Amino acid sequence: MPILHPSLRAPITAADRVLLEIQRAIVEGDIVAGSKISEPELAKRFDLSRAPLREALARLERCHLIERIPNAGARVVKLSTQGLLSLYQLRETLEGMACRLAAEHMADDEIAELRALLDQHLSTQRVREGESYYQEAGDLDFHYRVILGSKNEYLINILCDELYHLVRMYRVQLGMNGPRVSRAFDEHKAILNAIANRDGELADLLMRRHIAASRRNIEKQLDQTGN
Amino acid sequence: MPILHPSLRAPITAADRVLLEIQRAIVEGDIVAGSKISEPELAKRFDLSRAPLREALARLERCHLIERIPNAGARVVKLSTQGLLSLYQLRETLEGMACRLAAEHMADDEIAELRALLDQHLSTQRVREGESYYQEAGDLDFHYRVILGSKNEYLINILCDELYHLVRMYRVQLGMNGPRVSRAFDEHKAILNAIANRDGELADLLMRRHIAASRRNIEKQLDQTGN
DNA sequence: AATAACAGTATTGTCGACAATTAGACTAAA
DNA sequence: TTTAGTCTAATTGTCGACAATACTGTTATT
Repeated sequence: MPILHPSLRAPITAADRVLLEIQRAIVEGDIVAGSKISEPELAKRFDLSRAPLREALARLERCHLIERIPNAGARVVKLSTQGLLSLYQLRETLEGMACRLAAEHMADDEIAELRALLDQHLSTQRVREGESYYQEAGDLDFHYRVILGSKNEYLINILCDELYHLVRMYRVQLGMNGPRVSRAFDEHKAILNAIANRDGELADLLMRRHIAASRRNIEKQLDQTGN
Repeated sequence: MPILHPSLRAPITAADRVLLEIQRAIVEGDIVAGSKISEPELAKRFDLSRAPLREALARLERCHLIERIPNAGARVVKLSTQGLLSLYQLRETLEGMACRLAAEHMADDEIAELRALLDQHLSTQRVREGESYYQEAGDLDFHYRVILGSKNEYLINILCDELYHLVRMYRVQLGMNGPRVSRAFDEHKAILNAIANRDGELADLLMRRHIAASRRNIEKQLDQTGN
């Protein structure tokens, strides 16, 4: 049972609903990266007026999925090697920090739950190698809980609300499903142990390495598919 | 002559203008921290309709100056010791990172400009001890340039757009004008030297210390004024 | 007296239309 | 041919009104 962060609350308003739909569409590439966004077109497509749509666009800009220029319109963000590098560079620092804080602030039962989660993933993962979806979800769930464990509201907001979907977009559109799965599990386990031992410094280090490895993995994919 | 970041472009639309006004009002305490925000009232007060006002509110939420609850309304953020701690904790990590990257990526002439800026501040500062405004501005300008020097778009966005005004709000409303001025100058100088020497690790460390000192200074003020 | 249901009021969410601005096509001059 | 300018069309920004939801004070019931 996943923990609920405010950002994942049930969609209340029409703007909430359309936000989720457009978010998914952009992340999955259904709305092509780099393409222009037409407010009238989207309004017709999702059958609502421009008011809630613009509200949704404002939030999409907030999580870096679109870029808006006053009086000119919005474009879906374009994926680039530079952007990927900057994003993962930042993640290394931020999630490392989150890990260190988690080692200091997570309650014992939270750590126990996290361990249970990992075990469950490991067992569920009589790894049909193909099904990268669940691996992806499991990976994100682990990171998610560690971040929440930091208990720093601003840090949580940045990682879970602002950067989360962009990270997913890079992963999905670059076809992240390499053979890094089992190794990632080991790394998660090591990080968990560091947190359980209240060794923030080590947890920080391990998380940085973990993300750096993940970044190199994606970069490799990126090279293969053709720069 | 200050460098222009996208976030500081001239206000084009009515939403931009009212955003700046409300932002200032909140930061300066003109709109009291923790108070409720009434859309009709603000719309009347600034003489525009609710559409651009809501656009402005969306951006205010983005920089953590207000908190919105669906169907219930928005409140100005409440200042708290916990919030201050979380904010400065994050700044330590992020600006440390920015410093390290700046040491790697800043062009030589950018560094020269930064040095000129510091010298100018030092001379302009035949320190009328009272005028904390210019000291404040100078301090922010220095940090600002270092952050831009990191060349990491996401990092820049977070520090300059999302956290900047909240930091100012804490400083202003807690009356930051202590006797830390001259020491801050020395610290800036040391940081600059580390950057000029391309010593990212040292620059990181010094910036972290600098911000930690700044945080302790504010906390002291906070204790005196009454928890 | 305390609590629960209810009505009335005020606020937020959404809509359709209009105004302001920009992008693109076309024309005219160098 | 290129460039500058203009005009048209489309898009974004803004407005006022309506619908849906949440708050408040009252009433009724236990």
